[in-house]
Amino acid sequence: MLDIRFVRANPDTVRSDLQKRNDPKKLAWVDEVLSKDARSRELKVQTDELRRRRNVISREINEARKAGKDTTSLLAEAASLPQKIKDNDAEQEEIASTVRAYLMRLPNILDESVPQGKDDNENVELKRVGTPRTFDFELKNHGQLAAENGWADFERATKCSGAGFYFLKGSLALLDLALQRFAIDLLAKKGFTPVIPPFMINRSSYEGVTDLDDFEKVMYKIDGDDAYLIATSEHPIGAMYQDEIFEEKDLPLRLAGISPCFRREIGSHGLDTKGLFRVHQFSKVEQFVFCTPEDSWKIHEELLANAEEIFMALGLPYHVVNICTGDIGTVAAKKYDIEVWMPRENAYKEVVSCSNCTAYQAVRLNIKVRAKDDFESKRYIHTLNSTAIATSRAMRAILENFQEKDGTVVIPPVLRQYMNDRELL
RNA sequence: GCUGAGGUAGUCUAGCGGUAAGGCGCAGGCCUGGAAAGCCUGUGGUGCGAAAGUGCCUCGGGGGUUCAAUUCCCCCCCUCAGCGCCA
Repeated sequence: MLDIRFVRANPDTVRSDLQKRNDPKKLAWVDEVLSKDARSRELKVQTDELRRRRNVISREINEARKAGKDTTSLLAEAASLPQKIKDNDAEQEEIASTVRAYLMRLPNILDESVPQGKDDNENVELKRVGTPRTFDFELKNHGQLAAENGWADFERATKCSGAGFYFLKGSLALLDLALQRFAIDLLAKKGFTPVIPPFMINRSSYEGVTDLDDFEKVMYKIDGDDAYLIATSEHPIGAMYQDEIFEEKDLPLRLAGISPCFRREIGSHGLDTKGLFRVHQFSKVEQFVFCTPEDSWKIHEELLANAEEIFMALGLPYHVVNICTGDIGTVAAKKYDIEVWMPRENAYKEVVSCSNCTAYQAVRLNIKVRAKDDFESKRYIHTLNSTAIATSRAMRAILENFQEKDGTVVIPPVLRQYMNDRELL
C-alpha cells in the first residue's frame, strides 16, 4: 500500500500514475483520501485536546482530594468529557478505516520505464535468447506425452482432487525435484539462503503481501481456521519480517523460497494448457530480496539475470518482456516476464515473473531499515521477488523442446547430475 | 484436546487504582593521542508546528467499572511447560 505521507506530499505523482494506468475510478479516490485524511487529522487535534483536559482534571482531582478540598465542580467537568471523546473517536475511526480501505487498493507508483499499454498484447519485448529448434515430425502435446509414458496421471488426479491437479510419477517426479535442486544450488552460489516456509499463512499476513482482490479469486481458504494455502513462497517470506526494523548492514537479504504453490484460479483450458501449464498446484523456487531503496533497481536486474541464467543453462529459447501499464497489476512498480518458447503453440509463454515492489509491500508489512550512523532515521525497505523456476511450466517446456521423434525426451545436461546421470527421461 | 504458568517499549525484568521504574543492548555526546572503562542524553506509534518545541496514544487484543485502569470485572487471542494424541 502507499504510505499516506507519500500521498499527502506527492498527490500529483499519484494522480498522474493513475492516469497512466487509465484508471479513472481510483483516480477519483485520491481527492477523497486527501480530504478525509485532512478531516481525520483535524479531529485528532480536537480529541487530543479533550483527552489532555481530562488528564489535567484527573490530576487536579487527585491533588484536591489529598489537600481535602472540594472537588464537585471538577467532577462535573470531567463527567462531560468522555462522551465527547467517544463521539470524536467514532467519527475518526470511521474516516480512518475508509482512508485505509482506499490506500490498500491504490496501486503502486510505476517506474518511468514501464511502457504504456492496454493489456498483455502491448508488453514490450526487450530481447530474445536462443534459437527455437525446427522439428521434422509432429510434436505431441506435453500432457499426452507424459500420460502415455506413465510420467503423469491426470485422470486419476481429477478423480480424487478435481481438474487442474496431477500425479507426477517416475521420471517426471524426479525431474520436478531436479529442477528445484538445480535452481537452489545456482542461487545458493549467488548468496541466497534456501528457505522452506510455512505453506499456510493467516489473513492479516496475507493482506500485507498481496492484492486484496486476489483473495477470493486466487487463494484457498482452510475452512474453520484463519489459514490460507500459499499461492507462492513470496507471501510467507514477505510476511516473515513484518513489523521489524533491519540494520542497514543486514541488507540486502537474499532468500530462495522453496514451496508448493496453490492457486484456485487457473484460467482457460486448451490442449496445450491442459496438462501442466495451468494447474492448481505446482512447485516453485522463488527469489526474494529485502533491500534498501537505493539498491532495489540494481537488484531487480540481478534477479532477472539469475532467472535468465537458469533458462539459458537448461537450453530453452526465451525472450524477456517489459510488462506494460495495463498488465502490471497493483503491487509491482516494474515487472519483467521471461517467456519460454513453446514449439507446439509456436509462441513464447510466461514462465518467470520478476518484480520490484519498491516500498509497496513494506508499508503494509511495516518493515523498515535503520542506518547505522543515523539512529533516528527509519525508512521503509524495498522488496523484490522473481521466479527462479516454476517446475510445472518448465517441465512442459522441456517435454516440448527436447522431445524426439520416438517419443523420448532428452534431459538438459545441467540436470543430469540430479537424475542419476540419465540422458533421457 | 486437558491442566498450569505467563504476555510490560529492541530485549530482560519491576509495578497490581493516581497516569510506566530499572538492567542490558543500541545510538549520540563528554573524556582520550586513540581506545576501553566511566559519566551524560536518547531509545515505540501518531498529530500540531518553519523551528524550538508541544500534545495524544502505547503495558497481548476488545469491551466494562471509575474523575482516573498496567492495576478491578467480562470476552477473545497468543506463547511456554506438563499430560494426551500423533508422522
